[in-house]
Order: sequence, then C-alpha cells, then structure tokens
Amino acid sequence: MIRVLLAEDQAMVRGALAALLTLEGDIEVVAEVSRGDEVIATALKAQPDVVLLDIEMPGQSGLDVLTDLRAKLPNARSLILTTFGRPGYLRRAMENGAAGFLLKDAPSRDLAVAIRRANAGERVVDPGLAADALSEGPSPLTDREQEVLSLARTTSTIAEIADRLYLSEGTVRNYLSTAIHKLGAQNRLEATRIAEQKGWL
Amino acid sequence: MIRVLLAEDQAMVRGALAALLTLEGDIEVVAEVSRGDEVIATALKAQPDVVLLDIEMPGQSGLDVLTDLRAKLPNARSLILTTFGRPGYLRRAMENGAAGFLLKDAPSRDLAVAIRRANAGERVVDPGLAADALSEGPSPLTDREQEVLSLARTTSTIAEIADRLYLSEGTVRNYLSTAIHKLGAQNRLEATRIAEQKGWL
DNA sequence: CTGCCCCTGTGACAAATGTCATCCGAAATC
DNA sequence: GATTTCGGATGACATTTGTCACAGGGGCAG
Repeated sequence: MIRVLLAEDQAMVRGALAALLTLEGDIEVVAEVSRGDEVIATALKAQPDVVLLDIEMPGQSGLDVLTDLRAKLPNARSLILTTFGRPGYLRRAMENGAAGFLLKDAPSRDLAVAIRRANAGERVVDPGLAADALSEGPSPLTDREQEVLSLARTTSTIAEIADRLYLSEGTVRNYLSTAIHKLGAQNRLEATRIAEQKGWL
Repeated sequence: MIRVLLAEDQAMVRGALAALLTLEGDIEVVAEVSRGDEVIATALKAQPDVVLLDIEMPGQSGLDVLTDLRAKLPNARSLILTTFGRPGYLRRAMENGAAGFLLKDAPSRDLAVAIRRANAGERVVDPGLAADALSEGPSPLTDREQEVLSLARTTSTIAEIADRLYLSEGTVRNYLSTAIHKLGAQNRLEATRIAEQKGWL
C-alpha cells in the first residue's frame, strides 16, 4: 500500500480526493491537513510515502513546504496539485525538490497514476507545462521589485506600500516603474496581473 | 436512486466529487459537464433530480444557469457548490431559484446530506452565510456603475473601459468616482476588491 | 582595484486618475 | 404636472502615478 498524506485547504475537495484515492486498491490516505504549516508535524507522525500538496493554503504555501519536507522527511516524495499552471510555480516546485506537478484540470484518473509513479521514484510533469516554464525563463524582477509588486496586489496606494516596507514613496515608485517596464505593462495593475499569471509573485 | 448532474470546471475536482458521491448508496452521478453553457443540453438528456453547480465556470456562470434550469427543467432541484461565500452570490442564487448553497470549505460528508435534502424539497443554506447576506443588503451600485467597475477589474486604463462601453472617458471617471464613494474605497482598485468580495460584480 | 548591479533616495515633470459642479433628456414616481 | 433618478456628457481642478536623471553606498566578480 502506498501511504499518502493529503494537504488541501478546501474540505470538500480534500474529502472528495480522499474518496477518489480510496477507490484505488493500492493507495491509502493516512492523514489529511488543511493548512501548509501543519504538513511537517503530521507527516512526521504518519510517515507517508507520498505527500500531495496544494499550493494555495493558509499558513504556508505548498511550494515552501517542499523545502522543509526534503529536510525532515527525505524519503517522502512530494507531488504538487494546483489549479494554476504558472511557469514560475512549476520552476519553483522543481527547484524545491517536488517529484511531480499536476493540474486540477487534469483528468481525475491521472492522480493515482501520478502517485504510483512518484512513489516509484519517477518524476511526473506535464510536457507542455515544462516547455512553457523553460521558454519563459526565470523572473526578470529583482527581490525588491518582486516584493513591492507583490504588495501592490493587496495594497491600494503607494504610500501604504512605502509604509509597510519602510521605504520612501519615491523609492517605491521607482521599483514599480522598473517592474512595469520589465514586464512590458502600462500599469501597476497590468504588471501585477502579468507577474501573477507567470507565477513570479 | 437520486440522479445527479455534476457541473464543475476542474476535471480533477469533478472526478473526485463523482467518486465521493458514488460511495453513497442512494446517489448516482448520471452526467458530468465542465462548462456552464453545456448544463442545459446535458440536463435535458440525462434528466437529473439534482444539479450540482459550480459558480465560476467557462461559458456561463452557474448563477446564470439557474434561471434557464428553472425554465427548462422545472422539476430538477439545483444546488450551488462554490469556493466563495460572498453575500451577493448567495442572494442571487436564491433569487434565481437555487435549492441550496454549499461552500467547498464545508466537510465533504455534508454534500450527500445536502443533495438528499434538496431532493426532498428542502432548502439548504448555511445559517451564518444567510445572516451575512441579509445584513449586507443588496448592492448599492447602479447597473452602469456595476458594469464599469466590473470591467475595471480586467482592464488597465480608463481609456480602454470607455472604448469597450462606447462612453466618454469623463463619464467612466464619474461612474468610477461614485462607485468608489458608495463602497467607501479610496481607489478603483480597492473598490473592485470590495465589490468582488461581496459578490456584487 | 574596478566595474557592475542592487538598494535607496531626491527632485522634476508628464500623464492618468479622482472629485466636483453643472448640464441635458428620458423614464419613473409622487 | 412636478420631482426624483438614471444614463450620459463637459470642464476645471487637485491628487496620484509613472518616468527620468541622477547620486551615494554596499557587495561581489573579474
């Protein structure tokens, strides 16, 4: 039996995935968590073979959990399961040691297949997505630019962004300006959309 | 057997929900669709007792499908299953004749229960959500304001919005200004966020 | 040691955005 | 019939954003 830990924040989806996997004879869901920051502790107890990770979760992103997993449970293989096929997500997942990357758009029967392959030591990645990630290249933004742009998503005015980061307004305007330019956008709004869509935030 | 039609755009989630329901002895998934605009045609063939509808779907929103369902399949009961517990969504769902409103955050065992109750002619709504929807009141925006604000989410400049709606830039600025004021926002950005969060767009 | 890049900041300027007063015509309400 | 409400528009104005040039300091690679 392949022991699986399920990390997904939406209870309904989590339960449904568990049902789906339970129908497979060789797979057993040994634990479930709804938050990213509960994965490690639960995994240490449940000792899963494969960890199925959503990316968008409260507490900690699935992408960040990967790093800790590799350190604390080097024998567990991890599989990212996400809504968004953003090139930057895939890139970071692979850099952080994921065994595979699956989209929620994929047919549900692919899930069990991916889990078996991950458990067998293979890597599971959609070829089209991989090509996208490679052709896009890495993010052109510097750390600070990324940080400012990321805050710009949820913060309405430049003054507020400056406050949060202890920067002058002028500096924030400069970072936004270069970010807008690098992304080929016309706006801070368009810039955040582009960066978000590519998984650079 | 309760005959269920599943309308959900993410294939993995759709398949998982089907697995979940299949484990129930008295429920049968008779059809599945991934797009809002395929619901009616499929429902006419499959004649389901209950239609499980996601809101965010390509083609047509689940909220809009409700109206057509009531007209073309008056005997089918419909159940909204969505990620977002926005008061405006719930309000519109109920006004359009939904039998129930479920969140994907709810425990997965609630789903079968809700389906059975809907099938029995009951209405299924989270009491907390209902209270929110009632206390929020309806949207304060006029049709035009809502339309302009909605476009402002995906369009970066006022000039573009004006183009799409065949309005002058000044008019668009006026609508945005009143919308910003009505929502207590400082910005077009903040205004779109507030309106979106309440389900008014 | 010398570039080079990043972080931070200032000042000036242009363009976009938000606000306000005011206007018109049509439809609905009183 | 009078009043209100809405869609649509204009013009003037203040504020916010975006752009650009420039400058100092720190770190790192050659």
